[in-house]
Amino acid sequence: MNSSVTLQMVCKALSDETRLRIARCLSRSDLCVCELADALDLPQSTLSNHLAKLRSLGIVDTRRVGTWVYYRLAPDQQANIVRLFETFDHSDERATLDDERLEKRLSMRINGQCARSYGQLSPLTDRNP
Amino acid sequence: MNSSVTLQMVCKALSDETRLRIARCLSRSDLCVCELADALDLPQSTLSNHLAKLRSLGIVDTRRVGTWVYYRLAPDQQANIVRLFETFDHSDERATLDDERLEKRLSMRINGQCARSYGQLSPLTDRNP
DNA sequence: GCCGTATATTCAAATATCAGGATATAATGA
DNA sequence: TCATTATATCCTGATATTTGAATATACGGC
Repeated sequence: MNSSVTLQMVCKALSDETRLRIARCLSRSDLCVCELADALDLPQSTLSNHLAKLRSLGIVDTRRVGTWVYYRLAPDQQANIVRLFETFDHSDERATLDDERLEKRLSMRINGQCARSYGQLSPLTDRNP
Repeated sequence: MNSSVTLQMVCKALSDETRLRIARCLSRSDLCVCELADALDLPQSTLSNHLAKLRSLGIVDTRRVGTWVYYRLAPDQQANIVRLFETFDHSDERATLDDERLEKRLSMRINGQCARSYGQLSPLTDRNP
């Protein structure tokens, strides 16, 4: 039923503020690492390290699209984790900033895919598959 | 609505195995420190330290009865925390042992109160108020 | 093959946490 | 008051975690 993700694993995953912010963003949308890095305003390696831990705990999983790797809440945990956010307080100033940056970043998507470097390429070239 | 106990605080509280075991026992019954120490088979100072942290996070509160201090899940958090245990896996061999020791310990209560040292006193003297 | 970009991993220093013995405090009864 | 008992606090070595720069890897395009 719960795929061996224990309460302790969930709590350990979300006891770190950065990972809690990650999970909160992922509860809104699947995201690639660079989108998360922009949303949380943290270095890529910091994000990648935390995402690796979340993945090893079974909280998130990934799908690769070209060079991008999209993270999402693991399907069998998503409902429970979303309910956590609904049950307990989690909104604060930092979360509001995360939301704003995330929304701005998501608005840069093209065809629903991350296109961070789009503006650096020759115009009208869609780098997404 | 949630009395300022944030999701991060709950997760931090329960990310430690000992505190998770404490919360699990408290979800069954209010308990004094010596009962918890017996149930979890840990030194009293270890319990007291973790209980202090749980209390500072607003997860538990206390009531004093003579020299005993009873801990319980904070009333405004109890339902949510119980639901956590229902939502996520938390039972393992250690939890089973905790249950057994806790039940044995609770059976030693007198008038519903802890009476650990009862057997060491002169017979038929009820030390509880 | 090479280059550029997104992501992962490695590593070290800083920091946080935990365990539990020793000790202090609080309450009760005599 | 003193003795006893339950609990709280203090302390420190051990351990775990976090951070982020440096580096490595994976992928696509050429």
